[in-house]
Amino acid sequence: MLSTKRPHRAGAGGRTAPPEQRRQQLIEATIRCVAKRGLADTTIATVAREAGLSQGIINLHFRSKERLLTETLRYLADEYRNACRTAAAAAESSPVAGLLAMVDLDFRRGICARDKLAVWFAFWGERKFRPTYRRICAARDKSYDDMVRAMCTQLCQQGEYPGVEPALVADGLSALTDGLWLDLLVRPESMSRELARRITMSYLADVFPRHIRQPVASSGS
Amino acid sequence: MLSTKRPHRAGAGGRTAPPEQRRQQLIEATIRCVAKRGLADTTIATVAREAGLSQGIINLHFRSKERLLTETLRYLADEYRNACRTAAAAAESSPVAGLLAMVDLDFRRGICARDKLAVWFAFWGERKFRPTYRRICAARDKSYDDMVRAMCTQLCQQGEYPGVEPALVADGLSALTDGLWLDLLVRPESMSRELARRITMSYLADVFPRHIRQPVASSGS
Amino acid sequence: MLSTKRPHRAGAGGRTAPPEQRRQQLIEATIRCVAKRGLADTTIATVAREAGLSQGIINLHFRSKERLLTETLRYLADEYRNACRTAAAAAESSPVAGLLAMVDLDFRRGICARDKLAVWFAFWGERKFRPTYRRICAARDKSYDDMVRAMCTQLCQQGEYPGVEPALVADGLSALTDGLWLDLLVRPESMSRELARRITMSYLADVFPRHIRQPVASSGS
Amino acid sequence: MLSTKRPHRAGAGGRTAPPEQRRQQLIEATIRCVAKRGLADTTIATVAREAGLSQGIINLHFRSKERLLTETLRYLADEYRNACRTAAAAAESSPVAGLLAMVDLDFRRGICARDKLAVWFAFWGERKFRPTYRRICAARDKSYDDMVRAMCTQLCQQGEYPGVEPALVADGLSALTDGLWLDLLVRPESMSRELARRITMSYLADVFPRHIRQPVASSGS
DNA sequence: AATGAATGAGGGTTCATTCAT
DNA sequence: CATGAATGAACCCTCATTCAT
Repeated sequence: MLSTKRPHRAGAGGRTAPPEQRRQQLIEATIRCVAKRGLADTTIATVAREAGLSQGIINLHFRSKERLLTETLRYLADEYRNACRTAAAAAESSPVAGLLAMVDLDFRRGICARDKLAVWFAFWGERKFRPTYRRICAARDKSYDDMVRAMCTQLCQQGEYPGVEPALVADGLSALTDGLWLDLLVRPESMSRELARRITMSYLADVFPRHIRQPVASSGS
Repeated sequence: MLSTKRPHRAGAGGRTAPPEQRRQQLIEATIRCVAKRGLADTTIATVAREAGLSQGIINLHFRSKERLLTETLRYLADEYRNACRTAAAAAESSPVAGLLAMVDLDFRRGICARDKLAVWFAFWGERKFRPTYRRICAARDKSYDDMVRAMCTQLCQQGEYPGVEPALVADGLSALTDGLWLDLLVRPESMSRELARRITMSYLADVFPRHIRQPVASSGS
Repeated sequence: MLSTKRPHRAGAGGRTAPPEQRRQQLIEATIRCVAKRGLADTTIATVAREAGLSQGIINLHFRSKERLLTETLRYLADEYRNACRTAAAAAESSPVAGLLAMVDLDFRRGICARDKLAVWFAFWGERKFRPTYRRICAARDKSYDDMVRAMCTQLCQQGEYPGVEPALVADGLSALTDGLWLDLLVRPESMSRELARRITMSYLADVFPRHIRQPVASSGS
Repeated sequence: MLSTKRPHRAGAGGRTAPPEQRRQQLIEATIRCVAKRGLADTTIATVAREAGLSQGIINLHFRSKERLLTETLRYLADEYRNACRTAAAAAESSPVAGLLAMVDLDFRRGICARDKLAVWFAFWGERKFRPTYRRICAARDKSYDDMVRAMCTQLCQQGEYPGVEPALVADGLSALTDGLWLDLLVRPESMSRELARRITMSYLADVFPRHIRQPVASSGS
């Protein structure tokens, strides 16, 4: 009709918000929701409630629940890859600095927050069966692998580690990190980010003793 | 719920089998089903079809879908723990033999069959949110941890590895193994049981060089 | 129960009505449905169809079938108790007027409509076994009993009925009414509201001859 | 095969019993079961368990659950009608003796046992909707009505109750009895067989004062 | 005659999706 | 853009019935 349309009231929580902001808000609600109840118990209704919005909002902004989940996964993957890029910058000064930056990144608060880990593993459980998840995860993995492999290769090319196969080390480091993330998620009482970092550094020190020194226990142990 | 339930022509009263055998058959069908389609798409109907039986069979032998899943998880956990026990036997001759047996076990065909890995990770994704899953997984983990920790401690007690903290090594080994299992599941094109074993042995060789020798590449790489 | 639930083409997003109106509509559909087919054959599907709506509507507005039934029973009980209140008003002028008002009420078209009787007895059959039903029915009964007992007591207190025990009369009247309702329901060919009223009045006239006169047959018999 | 068939071991609880005895045993189990859990929660399994026999037994001896229920109802109806016959014998000496015998019967322990009342009302709730139930109940009712009506008619024919319509009294007595049964079932705390009998006798004394005397309170009240 | 494993139709419930407002 | 009532497919579960033993 001809009636004067009300202008959008901007601002969070308002009736109306810029689409991009709403999407972000919903993705964050999804992360909290999955972390709190698991993927199986995450419904459109619980996410909407978590976001303080109405049911219909999700199909409005994402076209389906599936898309919301996909976008959430992609958000985490992008975040991780962006963080990788700063490690890559460190690697330009030296491969060792790059490795240390990677380890730092992997156990930094923002990246391996419990909520995010929960989401990662929720998706990992389904990843084998959903091509879209698989693609996003594979891309993330590749960023990591390429980078770490390059660093290890460079370190080895300096000739001081004749017996070390860079690919093996990279795979090992990757697996170790994944395993430690899992521990952080499911056994928080016996694993901490600090401990995880020490274990990782210890591994690298074993492999590259001439470049990386064994860590010492921060407090007790 | 109240209803007297209309009579209807019912089933043909099928073949009969000992209950215990049926339960086993259904657990195996569940493993195949979860491995094939993921936990989210595993329904009572798909499991029954996989087993070649009717829908009702599951509620007959397990009391609910939830119980079927729980029993399936418990089955895998028990299988693993039983395998651990043979490794424990090996450990009696020497801690090194025990560690080698554990590594062998973890990447043996029967234990880390793709189907079973898929089921493990499907459950791991939910483990945080289901107390029953958590309990079963925790018991399995404890079996592993206790054993590996004991072996590492013994090795270190012989005094040859002054800088090594057994607990750290055990945690690292555990995490590494988990991470490699994950790779075996989600990236089968770049990870094999053989490669996983080499990576693990390489880790142990780094930590306990006086007892364990670096593996050599089986073929190329 | 775990499943992410496959997406599917869903409903046409039907007409909208105020929730309270929908609830009322569904309760009425339930009454018709129970009256038509009995409690045992009343399913969520039949009620929804009777209301001209979809299956899901019931779990949307009531949380379960059980709740729908409970609310339906409560609706009838409330209706009856409200009607009682008008009889109570009549009783203020005189206990006889109150008794007559109660009899009138009990066999008035709106209260003892066949549909409603059918529902009453359907629930009465289950009342012993469902605490919630029991509570609602007991509250309704109490309203009735308290009122009738008070009226009879007042009548007797005037001293003209030395041999009459008010409590006994009240219990008898209550039982008689229940029995007549039952007849109205299951033997409509030989019992009518009119006849039931005459039988009841005849009973009261026997007990309180000085206040209530024997009715005369309206037509033949 | 040719093997010597074991002879039937007779006796209750045995592996084998005369069919008629099994049927009786199952009907009794049904009564207990319905009384304990209501018709809605009475399943073939619960009845069989109550009887201490296996699931299949019911479809073996009755052809369906529906038949079991029908036979149970018929059993109760027959029992009642047989009891009526002894009242009929009493009526031969005098109609008053007959009426007293009927009242006695209706509130005798064996007839209005709580279990049986529960079953009666469970079926009454469904009676409108199941032709078979209706037929059985109607036959039982007719036995009662015919008899009571005849007695009242005879009493009135003696000319001492000019204002009394026998049919009305019979209907009233029938309704009162039904209503008291209902009270006995659902409000056992405030209704007893003794009280019910007094209320009924009081009713008859009001109607036929020249033949039946007002009862006096047995104990208190 | 008796058992109990097996069947499968039907019930209640959940929840992604649609759409009138 | 936003809401939330409405839909209906699919799920888990129950239970009368069948039949091999």
